[in-house]
Amino acid sequence: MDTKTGPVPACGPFVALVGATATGKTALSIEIARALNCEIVSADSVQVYKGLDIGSAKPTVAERQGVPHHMLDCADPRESFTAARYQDGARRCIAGILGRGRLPLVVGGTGLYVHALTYDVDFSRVVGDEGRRQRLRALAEEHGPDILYARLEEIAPERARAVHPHNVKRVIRALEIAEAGGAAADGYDFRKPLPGVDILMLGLKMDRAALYRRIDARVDAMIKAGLVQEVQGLLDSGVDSGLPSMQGLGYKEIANAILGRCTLEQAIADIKRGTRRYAKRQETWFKRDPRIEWFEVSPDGSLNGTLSSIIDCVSEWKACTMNRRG
RNA sequence: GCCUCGGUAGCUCAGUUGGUAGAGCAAGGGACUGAAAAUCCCUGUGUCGGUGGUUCGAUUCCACUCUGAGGCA
Repeated sequence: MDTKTGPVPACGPFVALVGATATGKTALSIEIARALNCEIVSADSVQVYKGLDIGSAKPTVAERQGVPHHMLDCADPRESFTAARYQDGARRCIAGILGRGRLPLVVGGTGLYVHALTYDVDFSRVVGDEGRRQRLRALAEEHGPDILYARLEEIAPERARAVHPHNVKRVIRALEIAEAGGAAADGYDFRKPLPGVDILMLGLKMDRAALYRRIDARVDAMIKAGLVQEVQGLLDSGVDSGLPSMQGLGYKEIANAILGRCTLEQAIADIKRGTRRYAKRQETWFKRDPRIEWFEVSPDGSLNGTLSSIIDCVSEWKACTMNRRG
């Protein structure tokens, strides 16, 4: 579905708001959108799935307050979404928003998705082949992961050095690219700037201890809001617990409890721990991106001060960008 | 009041026949090309309850002391 008309070219300008989970991106983004006439493009690998609402902290229609949101509910949880599909869909959304004369505001914590929009990444060079992946995975399960890595070392030694032998998913993808031939693997630059696209990147950060308290409280709130029923409903409607959509935080753990693999209490503790670790990984991902301008959110999560300084920042950038273009 | 067993990393505990200590979990750091809320890699953070004593050297032995649990009165 994403290659029929060729890759969608990137365009801009747009603003991206990133940061770890539970820092308040969603609430803040809606305020910014209202103040600056934006439409929001979500960059979240779980919110793309229909029916994964509570656990993904997807903004409700009421919370969206009339601000158009894109890249939510665009996949069935029975199918597997990909970064390439995200890039394609989100680029179309950005083009559409600009066409309407409004400012696109990309909001989300999925680093790879943000990356796919803000750098010149071309996933289309080597299309993933599910059948071959399954064969390779089976090989790794039978003979151990080293057998795949040995093959990668043989045909693409420079790529092999960049991937850990035990990281089977990465080794398989690297093999896929390497086996597709030289052209696909050559000139690979994961951080190539997008020529001619102005992007303003804003990051939210919060004191670690405060963030962890917020995460714990949010998980409890999700349970109260009916996360267990949501997961039960997904399972009842034929969504297998092994699917990619069900590997999201909150979904795999609650499914485990429902399937009798652990107690609900244990599942809740696992979600909290998993989400804390996830937040840490997100910080690691975004920390190294020098383009991001960081804003500190107060430990109580109140956004007032942050909102006005961000709006100032965006307005200034807008004026600057228009000058340069006009 | 007496007896017994404990007090070592954030938690649960191991250990040193005397040479200042290590597991699990939690945590911290990092990587990142079509699964990315996924996947993977690295790391022990410590007044060994306190004060004295013996000793070249004490977390380890001794005394006292504080503290927790249990038992006997």
